[in-house]
Amino acid sequence: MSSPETQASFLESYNIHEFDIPLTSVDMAIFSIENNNLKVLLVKRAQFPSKGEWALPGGFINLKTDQSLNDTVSRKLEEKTGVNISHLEQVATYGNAKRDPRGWSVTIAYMALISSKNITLLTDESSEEVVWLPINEIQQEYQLAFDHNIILEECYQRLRRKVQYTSLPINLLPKTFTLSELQKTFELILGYAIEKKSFRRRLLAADIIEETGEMRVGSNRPAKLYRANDVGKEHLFQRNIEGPR
Amino acid sequence: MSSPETQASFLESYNIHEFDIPLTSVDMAIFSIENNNLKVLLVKRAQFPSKGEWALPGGFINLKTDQSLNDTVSRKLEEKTGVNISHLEQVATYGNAKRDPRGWSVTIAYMALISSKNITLLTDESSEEVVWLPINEIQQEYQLAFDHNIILEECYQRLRRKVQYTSLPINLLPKTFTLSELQKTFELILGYAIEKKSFRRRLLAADIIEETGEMRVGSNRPAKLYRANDVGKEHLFQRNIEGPR
DNA sequence: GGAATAGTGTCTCTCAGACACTATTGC
DNA sequence: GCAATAGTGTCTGAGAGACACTATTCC
Repeated sequence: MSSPETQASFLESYNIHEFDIPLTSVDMAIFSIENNNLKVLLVKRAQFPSKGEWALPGGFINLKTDQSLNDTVSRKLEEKTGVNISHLEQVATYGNAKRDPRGWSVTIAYMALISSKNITLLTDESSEEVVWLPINEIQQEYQLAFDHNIILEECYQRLRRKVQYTSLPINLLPKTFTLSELQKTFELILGYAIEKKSFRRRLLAADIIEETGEMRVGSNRPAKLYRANDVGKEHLFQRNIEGPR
Repeated sequence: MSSPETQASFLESYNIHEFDIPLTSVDMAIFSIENNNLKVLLVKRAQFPSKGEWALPGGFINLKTDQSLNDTVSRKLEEKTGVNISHLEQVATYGNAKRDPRGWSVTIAYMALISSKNITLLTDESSEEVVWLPINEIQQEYQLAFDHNIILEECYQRLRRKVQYTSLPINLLPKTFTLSELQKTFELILGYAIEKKSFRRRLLAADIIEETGEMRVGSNRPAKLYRANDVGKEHLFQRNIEGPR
């Protein structure tokens, strides 16, 4: 390449196709609660590479329509789930020469939480099947495409860790919920029971949820319904939940 | 593209140059302590775009020599500092159509901590000057190239937040250090004084540092020297440092 | 009344903050 | 002795865990 004297002339003579650059994509671990299980959305790949294998949903950036990575992720999320995202968070970026048979590739991994109601699953040309599977089942029995087992694991660990000091699980429930339902959700992710009184004290003292005035009428004593306020969906606590001593 | 029937034939006919893919780079915020200041390494760009502007060090992945993103970062780190990294952590990935005048670009940002001794600064063809500047000065007076002000800010916030519940600042000191020196380092990053007794109680109880047996002989009462043990460089505490009430 | 779930009272324990105190050096 | 820095003793307060208790529903 010559040595241009201004940025304008540099850009004019710049041709991206002269360079070797990696393939770049996004992938997502989308979590939801269903039947007292923490589930993750998987797609069966309809195209090469890894055609026919289960994988995390994701895909390439559309340089023409996407203005930012967030646009790419939102678009993909909408293609698969018909939108209902209450929390979206970038987790990590994976890049190396071997993870994709097409060559050097980079993928930016996101974790999304979606509330357990009103999910419609859609399919498109790149995935012939879309399913929700319990995280434990995937970990134990599924060989996902590319390095998606590793990516999923890291997203799951991030979720578990954040449950200890944030109010993130609120994003897995519908707009209104009871404290018992919320506690169940925390316990499901943490994998152990937490003490009822501590849990309620903590959540109520944080001033992040408020009573709706309504009650959930079930089979026994009715429970107060709450909703999250402005900061409720990602409040940071000063101390971790430690679990049973 | 046709519809190949096997992954092998798919790969054979696959040509990456048929697709529009973003430029992909890595950038680093390298932190160190010097003269009681938290400093960040900046380079003055020797080439277009943004020639002559200050920027975070970084660059493109070399698809031939780098096997992974970590290789890329380590290579860049070595080019600039001659290596001395005690902590390296991926912070976030930024990607959009506008951040680089060459077009859609993605950069993976890392934060590195290097211990305050034995730093040799090197220059290379892509940066004519390399300097350590106090973070506060950069924030207040420097317009960095691209979106590097934002990237640096996010790295700095990540560092500050982690100081509240990890032992990360150990990585900014030489192998051996006194508790007073360690406390100073915590305070420098947090921006406020912490209580001596609490600090020492916390660090000592965590069982992550051990006495070397040596003493630091200064101008007054000599202080015990400590070194970090295996987990010392990134221990997680259950409770945050909260600061003065 | 009994089963089931919601919700409370209250004790203990851990650990951070506060702050006054003692210890060891150089001058 | 004094100044300066290292290091301790000990109180308070916030908030987590434990666990027994009460409250309200359906049957």
